[in-house]
Parts: sequence; structure tokens; C-alpha cells
Amino acid sequence: MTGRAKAPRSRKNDPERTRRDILDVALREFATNGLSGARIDELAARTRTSKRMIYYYFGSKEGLYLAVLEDAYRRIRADEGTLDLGHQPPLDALAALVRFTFDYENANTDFIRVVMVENIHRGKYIAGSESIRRLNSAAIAALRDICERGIVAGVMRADVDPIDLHMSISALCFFNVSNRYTFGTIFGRDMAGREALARRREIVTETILRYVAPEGWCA
Amino acid sequence: MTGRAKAPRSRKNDPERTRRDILDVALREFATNGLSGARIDELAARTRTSKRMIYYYFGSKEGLYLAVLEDAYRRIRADEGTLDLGHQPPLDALAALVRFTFDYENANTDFIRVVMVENIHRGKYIAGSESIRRLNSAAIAALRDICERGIVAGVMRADVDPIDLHMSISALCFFNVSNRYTFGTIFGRDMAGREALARRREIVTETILRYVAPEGWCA
Amino acid sequence: MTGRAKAPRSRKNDPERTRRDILDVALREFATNGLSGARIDELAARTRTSKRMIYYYFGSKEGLYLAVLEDAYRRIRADEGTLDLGHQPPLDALAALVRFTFDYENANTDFIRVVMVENIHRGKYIAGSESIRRLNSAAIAALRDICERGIVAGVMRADVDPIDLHMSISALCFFNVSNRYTFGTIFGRDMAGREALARRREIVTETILRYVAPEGWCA
Amino acid sequence: MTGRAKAPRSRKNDPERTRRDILDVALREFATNGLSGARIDELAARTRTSKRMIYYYFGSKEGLYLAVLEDAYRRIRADEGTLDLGHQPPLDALAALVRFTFDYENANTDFIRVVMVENIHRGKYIAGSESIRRLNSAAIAALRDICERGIVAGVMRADVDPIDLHMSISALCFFNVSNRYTFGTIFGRDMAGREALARRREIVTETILRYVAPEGWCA
DNA sequence: TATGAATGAGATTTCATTCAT
DNA sequence: TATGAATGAAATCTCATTCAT
Repeated sequence: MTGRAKAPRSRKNDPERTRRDILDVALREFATNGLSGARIDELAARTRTSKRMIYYYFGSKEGLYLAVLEDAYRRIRADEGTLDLGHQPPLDALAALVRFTFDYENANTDFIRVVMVENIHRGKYIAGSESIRRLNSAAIAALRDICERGIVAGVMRADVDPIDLHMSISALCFFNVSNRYTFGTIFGRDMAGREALARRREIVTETILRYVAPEGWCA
Repeated sequence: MTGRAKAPRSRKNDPERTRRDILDVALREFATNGLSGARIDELAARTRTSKRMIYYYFGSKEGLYLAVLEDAYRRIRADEGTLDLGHQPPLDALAALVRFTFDYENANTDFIRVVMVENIHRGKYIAGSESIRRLNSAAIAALRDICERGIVAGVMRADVDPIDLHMSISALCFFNVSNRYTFGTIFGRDMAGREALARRREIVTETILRYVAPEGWCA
Repeated sequence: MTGRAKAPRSRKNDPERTRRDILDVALREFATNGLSGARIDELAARTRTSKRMIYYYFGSKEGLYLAVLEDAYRRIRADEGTLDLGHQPPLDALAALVRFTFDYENANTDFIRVVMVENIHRGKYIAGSESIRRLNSAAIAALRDICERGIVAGVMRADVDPIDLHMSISALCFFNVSNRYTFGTIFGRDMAGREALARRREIVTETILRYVAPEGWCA
Repeated sequence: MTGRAKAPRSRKNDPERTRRDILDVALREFATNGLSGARIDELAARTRTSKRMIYYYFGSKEGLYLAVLEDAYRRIRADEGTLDLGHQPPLDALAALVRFTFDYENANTDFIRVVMVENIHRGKYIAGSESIRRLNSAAIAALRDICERGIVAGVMRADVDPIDLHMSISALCFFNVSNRYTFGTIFGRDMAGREALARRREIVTETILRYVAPEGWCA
């Protein structure tokens, strides 16, 4: 009862850490069980704090879900920003972007899964989030630059559209995570192992590179 | 109690019709709200019968969900079977298959959405369904035939793999429905309108055709 | 396990009885503790059914509260309807109405108290209830008839207004219940005992009769 | 720590002002939502200080509520004391008192509403407050004096009782505020507007004056 | 085969109050 | 005297499922 050191470090007030802790656990929980399937009790139990704190910081289950969504988008865009594609030749830059996307999404399956969840909810929560829309529109800028340089250099077809291209890249990368279970089960194919990923990554990259190639010629 | 004719007296006791009614409503409900989000009460209210019947026919919410999943897969494969691709030149057949897939998925968004739901549940229910696995493995046969003919004819690269190809086709078509809300919101792009669909359909088709083209040459 | 009588009568499905039971207990509970002070758990415990049934029938605490309010108003108006004041001379009829009001309100203190509660809520729930407004507007008809007859007969002042009069009657009767605790405590006066009620009842009646008397003359 | 002047440095540490601020906000809050309906968080947010201070000064929600009640009663009696009715003829004094009561209550609706709240709680808090009982018993003295003078002068009936009379005055004035919402909604009558108040004030005054008039004669 | 009432277990959310600084 | 973070207990409400007829 006497002579104890100050106080247990773990119980110290550290709001930022508390928020972060909740967000991390919640991403996992929502990615695993969806919005309605996630249980606040479960979530709180995995946290260093209590159920009560979730409401203190995020107001409601839906508020927490939106915060998770915003945080997840913010993180992928932050990572993307480190790529520095502007100094590479356009086709190399494009290939690098595709590979980054494929790797990031396969390494961050929880992110992919909450995006799936949000689509099940018809984008209802994202629609109300100014920050997500802002972040992502910016994301297209890098790809637009690559396309412009590629067209000028004559290594890309003139009619390529950055948003269409982004859609194709996303589709091919996303599917490997999103439909892993149904597709894998039906066709008895591993979609998560190291080798399978490496192989698929190159097919996806090649698919994109061939698509942007100028008429009549393929890499 | 005796001597009643077989034919259903308009609104009375037609078990098959009742089952069908419940399945249709349930597909919509699960596609809209997911497995945990769907409400048996809501679902029953939209039905011509009562909540009790759902349990009578399907045993539980999960039983109903699995039945919906099986029914949805059965229907797409049945439709696919009417395509008769064997008599067309391989590239024409491939293009036809891609377009069919794109159109079918965009016309049957509830099907796509329950597949998303099933993936959120990590394929837990599909894994226990012999019938779904059987149905779908057969689906690859047509594509395998196309690839074999294409390679022999020299119009497709020799290393093309039917399952990889199916994965790419699925990915590109699926995304247009599955990620419609987040992608559409973020990039302010319509992904469901008639024109947008027509345009995207051709990009997807071209992407696939270019991918299978023999080295050095593109359609 | 065998030879037992049918089933305990008390558990038989009787929705109307269940509703009634809940309403009766809820009136007491809301009258005692107000809307926010009332506890669904407490309330359910005093009921023959369960907490779950309250939500089954009334949807929410607020839904139940409104139902209680409507039921309470319906009952006083139904009782009032049995008075048959039309066949009495106007001043006798008025005196009878005042005495009835005083007695009814002092016998149904829970009714008075939920009206107080509703006023604390600024009439928010009553405002949305068509049925309450309808019921009560009708209540003024009897008083209007009395006034008309009284004026014609020359036993009431010509400028008496039925709604003003109703307000005065209500005010004098209501207060004896509504402010019983503060007034009684402060002035050390019993306001609920048999004698106190009888005495106050006559003061209230006389106050009203004197108010309606023609100029210059009092009963 | 030393040599600081007494005067509060504009925005710093002024206990009396802090108390006053909390009491004012709390009166409004309790009047609006009742005791159980009031939220300490809400209340604190409207205050210039923090939630902690509420507990520091008043100990608990109930302690604050009682303080509010005492403060409100203290204020009305203080105002009443300024009337100086002893020098007017008894009927004039009575009319002045009625009009003052009517005006004060209609101008201080929050006071009326906490009295309603206290009655919902069956006078539990007032019963424990010596100060409120003391204050109010004094209030009857003025009215008693008026009655005595009126009887002696022959302008009031001999059997008039000051407490009964106070009850009637209170009832008629109180109702206009307390039942404003239900009565107003049901009979579609404004009870808060300038004209409505002026009209009602005279009806109430006349009602009281007629009641005290000697047998057989009315003002 | 069919129905509407009923239910237990557990979900989300709220709130007065206290702690650490 | 002051603050913002934290909390346990309890409140309201939900939901898949079953019962009585």
C-alpha cells in the first residue's frame, strides 16, 4: 500500500492512444463481421478500455464505423503518397502503381473488407464524409499524370482515361481479396498464399499494361 | 379432406409457390442488408405468408440464407448454359462470354450482393454446400474449351489459363456492381446508367481480349 | 407429466387483456415518476406479462406513454358522457358538472398527474394525437349548452364564455390534486382527506356559480 | 498567493458568480425537462464552468435541484414583499394581489414548472427544506390582513378564509401556465399571448372578487 | 399447413458520478 | 478552485425463435 511507484502506466489518461486503440480493434471487428454483425461488447473486450469509452469518443456504433472507414482510407492514401511515381517513365510508373495497389490490398485485407461492407450499405456512410471524398479524388492525380506522360511519349493509347484505368486496376486487385472465399472454394484455388499472390500480381500487371498499349502493339 | 383436385386453388396452399415467394423476398432482403442485417420480421412482412412458414420450410435464418445462395448460383449457371459458345470462333466466343457476364451481373445485382455477403462471412456457408461447388466447377468447362481452341488456332497466347482468365473476367464485371457505391461516390461517376454500362462493357471486353492475344500483337 | 389439466388459465393468449394490463400499470408508473423517471423494468415487473410485450404492443416507451395518455382522456370523457346535464335547469347542471369534475379529478389523481407530465413535455405527445383533440373538443359542447340556456333564462350573465368557464373549473379542480404536495406542505393543510375535499368542493362550486351570476346579484 | 485584491479579475474565480450561473442554468434545465429528464452533461455545457463544479458546489443532482427550488421560492417571496398592500382599501389590495400573482407567474414560467416538477415528486424535496416552509407561511400574512380588514369594513363575507382564498388565487393563476400546453392544444386557444393574458387576468380577478363579496351582492 | 401472440437472451446506449492532474 | 477523461451500473430496445390454437 506504500512506496509504490507513481501509478500504473497503462491506466494513464492518453486520449489519442485510447482512440487509436479503439479504431484498430474496430477495424478488425467491422471487417470480420460487418456493421450489424459487429458486437460492441466483443469489440470493447479486445480493447484496453471499456465499452463506455467507445461511446465517449465515437457517440454510437455507426459513428465508430464511419471513423474506422475514414481512418482506413486516410492510411492507404498516405502510403500511396510515398510512391513518388513522377520520376519514372510512364509505363514503369504504371506497373509500380499496379503492383503497389495489389500488394497493399492483399496486405490490408481488413481495409478491403470494410469497403465491401460499406458497399453493402450502399455507400451511405461514405456519402456523408467530406474527408473521404476529398482524400480520394486527390488519389487520381498521380494516375492522370502517368497517362498524360504516356500518351505524349507515344507509349500509351491516346484514348486512355485515368478513372477508367483506376477502375480496372482496382477491380483486378480488389477481387483477389474480396472474392477470395467464394472463388477459391468453388474452383479449389488458393488465392492468399505467397506463390499464388506473386503469380496473380503479374497477371494483373500485364493485363493493365496490355490494355494501355497503343493500338496494334503489345508489351 | 377428400377428393380435392391437385391444382392450387388460386390463393390456397401451394407449397412450391410459398417456397419460391419466400426465396425471392429473402434474396432481396439478404442482398440489401446482409445476413446479420436482414430481419426475419421485415422479410416475413414482405412475403405472402407468415414468419412461421419460413421456419417450417427453411428451419432457421441461416438455413434460408443458404437456400437463397444456392438458388442464386443455380440460376446464373442455368442462364449461362443457354449461350452455346461451342460453335463460334474462339475470340468471338470469348467476347460473347465476357459481355454476357457483364450484362448478367449488372442485371442481377442482388446475386452479386449476396456473393459479397458470403465473402464477408468467409465462404462459411458455401463451403458446406456440395451443390454450389458442383454447379460452378462445370462453369469453367466452356471457357476451357474456348481457350483450347484459341491456342490451337494461334489467336491466343499459349500460356493462358482458363481459371486465371475467369478470375479476370469476374473481377472486372463484379467490381462494377460490388463497388458501385464507394467508387461512384468518391469519383463522382455513374456506374449504373445505360450509357455508363455500355461504355464500361466495351472496356472490360477489350481488356480481356488484349490479355489473351498472342505475344506482340493486340486486337 | 400426465393427467394435468389443460393449461394455466393465466398464460392464455388474450391480447386485449394484455394491452389493458400494461396500460393500467403504465398509467400508475408514468403518473408516479414521469416519462423519463418511469422505468420499463419496474413497470414490466408489475405486469402479468414481460418487458418484451410492452415493445410488442407499444413499440417504445414513448409509444406506451402516448397510449396511456389517450386512454386516460378517453375514460374521463366517457364518464362525463353519462352525466345527462341537458334535462336539468342550467345552474343545477353547472353545479353538477363542477362537482363531477372535482370528484373525478380527486378520485383519479393518476390522470391529473400524467396531464401534468404532459405539460412538462410542453404537450409534445398530445399534439400528435388526433384522437385526444377530437375527444376533448366534444367535451365543451355540454358546457356550451348550459351557458346558452342560462343566458336565455336570465340566470347567467350574458358575456359568459364556455371555454373561459371550463378553464376556471378545470383550474380550481385540478389544483387540488396537482399542487397538493407543495401547497399542503407549505401551509400545513390537508388537501386529500374526506372532509377537506367536501369543504373545498363547495368553495369551488360557489366560486363558479358566483362568477356566472348576472351582474349585481349573487347566489 | 499573496496580496491579491478581492475584486474578481474579470473572468477568474468568482465563487458566487459561478454558483449563480449554475443555478440559473439549472432552473431552466429542470423546468424544461424535470428532475429525471434533466441531464447533468447538458446543464454543464450551458454553464460557464464545468461539470465538476456542479458537484463541488451542490454535491449531487438532487442537491442542485433542491437549491434551485429554494432559490426560486425565495425570489417570488422577495418580489411579493415589495407590494405594500397594507395601505390600500381591502378590495383594491386584493385585486392588486391577484393581478400581481397572475403577472408574476406568467412572467416566471420556469418557477411554475419546477413547482409542477416538485409536485410530481410528491413534495419530497420541499418537505426537507426548512427554509421554503418558513418563507411561504409568511406569505399568507398579507392576505390575512386584507381579509380581516375587508370583513370589518363589511365589503367581504364574514366566512372568508385566507388560506382557501390563497388556494383559489393560486389555482386560477397557476393553471394558465401549468396547463397551457394541453389545454391550449385541445381547445385551440392561445394562453400565452399578450391579449389572451390581459383578458384572462381580468376574468381571474373578477372571479376572486365575486367570491369574497358579501352574500347577495356582487361587484 | 397456417397464424398471431409470446419470449429469453442479449444487443446498444445512457447517465450520474469520480479520478488524475 | 478547476478540467477533461474515465467509469460501473443500469437503462432502453432488438431479434431469432417458439407456443397455443
